[in-house]
Amino acid sequence: MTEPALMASKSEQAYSAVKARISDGTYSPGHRLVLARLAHDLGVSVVPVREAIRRLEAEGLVTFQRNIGATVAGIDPTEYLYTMQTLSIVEGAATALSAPLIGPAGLDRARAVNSEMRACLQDFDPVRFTRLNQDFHSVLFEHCPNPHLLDLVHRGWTRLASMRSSTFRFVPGRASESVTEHDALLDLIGSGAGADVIERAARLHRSATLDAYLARTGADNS
Amino acid sequence: MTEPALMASKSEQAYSAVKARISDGTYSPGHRLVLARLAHDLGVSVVPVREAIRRLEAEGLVTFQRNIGATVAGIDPTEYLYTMQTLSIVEGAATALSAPLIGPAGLDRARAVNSEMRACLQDFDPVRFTRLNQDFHSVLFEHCPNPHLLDLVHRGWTRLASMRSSTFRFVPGRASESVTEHDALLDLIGSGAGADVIERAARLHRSATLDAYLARTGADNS
DNA sequence: GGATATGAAATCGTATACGAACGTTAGGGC
DNA sequence: GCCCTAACGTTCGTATACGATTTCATATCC
Repeated sequence: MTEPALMASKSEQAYSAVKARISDGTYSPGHRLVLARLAHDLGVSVVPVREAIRRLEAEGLVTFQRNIGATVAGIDPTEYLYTMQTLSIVEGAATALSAPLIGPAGLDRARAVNSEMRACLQDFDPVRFTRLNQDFHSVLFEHCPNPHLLDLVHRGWTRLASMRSSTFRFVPGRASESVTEHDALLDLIGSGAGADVIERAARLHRSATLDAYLARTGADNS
Repeated sequence: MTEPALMASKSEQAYSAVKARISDGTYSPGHRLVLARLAHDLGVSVVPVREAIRRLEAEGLVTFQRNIGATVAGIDPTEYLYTMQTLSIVEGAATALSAPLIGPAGLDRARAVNSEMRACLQDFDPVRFTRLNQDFHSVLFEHCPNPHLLDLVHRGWTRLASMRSSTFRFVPGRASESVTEHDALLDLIGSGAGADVIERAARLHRSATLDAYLARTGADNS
């Protein structure tokens, strides 16, 4: 049996390729995405490319205007803030739902990942830190009973990642805060706290980074 | 200037048409959506139809399998429950964010709409009731500062509507509860309660209907 | 000189066509 | 009788082609 990954449709290829190029900054915000050019570059025709672009539009990674074309979505700071706020809400709820189902083994794994993250801080390895951060949330939400909610979390993540890659850098102070908050959250979950308390704590974590962001942009403007 | 509605692209037409037919029950869950047939029925070619179907897939209204085709998404009761739960979370947060910005005028308008809903209950007019319910939330979320969050609310709404239309009927008891809860929520907002209290209240409203749903399906099975 | 009309170039939107993948059914072998 | 295989029909996936729309540069008029 051939692997389904190799059998990916042209549309899927185009989607992944363009998404990757947006995420890694090859296509920076405002970059014009011309269907014919993309089709030529990717070695496919315009139809699958168009489908890919529309999907990316639905995810908020590109803006699309009828008869005009598509551009990589700009990073409106306000928009960024709203996305973070939304993510904090959804992630907080997902955490609260997942908490009672994690179990001691999962808790230990999450702690282990967080320890690695702490180590990354000293080695100053932002790429690895980001991947571990994703792993952490994977473990946390592994048993989340609500797949629909989880889907919203993932969408928020990819959107935020696409916004952050090009303009916002890795901020050691904020990352360090994250690790500390993660530990506190895990302790809270281990203590068998109620859903409300856990959700509040999970949200506060995100709010702290949001406040940090506001403080930073405020400092930039002064 | 011609109205943009008349200038809608074929793709948009197809999207609206299929969505409407799913919502009103013309295409019931499990119905096979054949691209060529739809294209013929709608008087367009398959390319825009395909795009419309993929958009509907992204919204969860249809399921799509590669090289197999699309079908109207089934109404897995569990899925329905998860969607409601997610909606309760998102709607609760949106309510909390909107509450401080509604103002006395908006509050009065919301109360007026809710009164109409109460009247509808006596006249037994489910269609009008549903529309007024949408109006109520429109007023409530009119000044919601987070458009991204609001988008999630709307997506949840349409998804729920598509699931409900075909199988779940209008339940007077639940509708009556809604109206009462709406009034309580508006009083709470008017009293200047904190965001946490309001969010909790808004969520409880949805939870009540969720419980009602569970009780009803439980009764059906016995 | 500035504003407006006009043309060409670029790009999108969609129809059509054909190849590929999947499900099904008929036929033959065990 | 059952299973395996092969041919068929159906439907999707994508390339290509062409019409529609927008944009930009140029020329013209006031």
